[in-house]
Amino acid sequence: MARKASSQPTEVELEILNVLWELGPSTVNQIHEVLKKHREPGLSTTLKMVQVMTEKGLLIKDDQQRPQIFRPAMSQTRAQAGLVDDLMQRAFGGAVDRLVMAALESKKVSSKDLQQIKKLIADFEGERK
Amino acid sequence: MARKASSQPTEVELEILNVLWELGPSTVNQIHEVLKKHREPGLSTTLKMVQVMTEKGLLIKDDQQRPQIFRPAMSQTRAQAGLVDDLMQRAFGGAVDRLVMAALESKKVSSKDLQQIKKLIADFEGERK
DNA sequence: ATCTGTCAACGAAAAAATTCGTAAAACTTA
DNA sequence: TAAGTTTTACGAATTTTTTCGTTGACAGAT
Repeated sequence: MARKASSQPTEVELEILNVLWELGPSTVNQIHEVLKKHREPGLSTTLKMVQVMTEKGLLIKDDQQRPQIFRPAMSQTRAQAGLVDDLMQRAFGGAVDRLVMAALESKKVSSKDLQQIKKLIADFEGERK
Repeated sequence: MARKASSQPTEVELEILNVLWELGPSTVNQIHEVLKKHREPGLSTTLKMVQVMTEKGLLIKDDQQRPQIFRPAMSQTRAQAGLVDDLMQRAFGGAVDRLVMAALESKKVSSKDLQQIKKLIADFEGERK
């Protein structure tokens, strides 16, 4: 029954995690309604994904409730950290600074974003002390 | 013959791209030798991946040479930018600052890295003007 | 209790990514 | 040129991810 937990969530899995982080614990139907905004999966497809993710340990099922309620097994922050770290290893040989540089190169970075990032770094350095 | 170019390189594809960015244009054998350091794929597996990547347009084949020489169709910088941007969209709703924050949270970030990143940002702001 | 619509489980098909076996083709060299 | 080695092509098997159809369980209304 238990399925191998892959190191990182797949494309669709991440989509579902995003929904749950946004909505909080939800039913399959609630998840499905959100997914339909961008794609048109069958309800049984959404259900199956949720079941698979539960087997993998990505989601936790509350079977007391009816309909069943699902919630992410890990926090958004922790999952995001894992994803970034994974990409850092696979595409940047583990070099944080090069990853950050690539992020900054993105056309969509505004001056405001830069200010915000500088502030984050300052705060971050503060915490370190 | 032409195959659909996926938006981002897959796991193994990225591994091969990394080898080529490192070595420069190479034969299948040269690629294979490097891959063997971390895994033990058959030669035909490596060859097949290279062929598929060529069909997808990820690699360019020089058929004049024998053995054939392969090189990446896009620069490392450009590919990295694509990967980061993709992750930014899928996991951070497009917010650069939150992605950078997640990168900084990584346990492996040293004070030296932080200095380096601040410098990058400063340089980056300079170029903007 | 029966009907009706929602919810859940299940198996399986389809699609995508990765792996490999085999044999033909090209090259080496004896 | 013939034997031996490397390179290439090809088809197919495997694995993982995503999708779906079908059936049975359940809850509320009649």
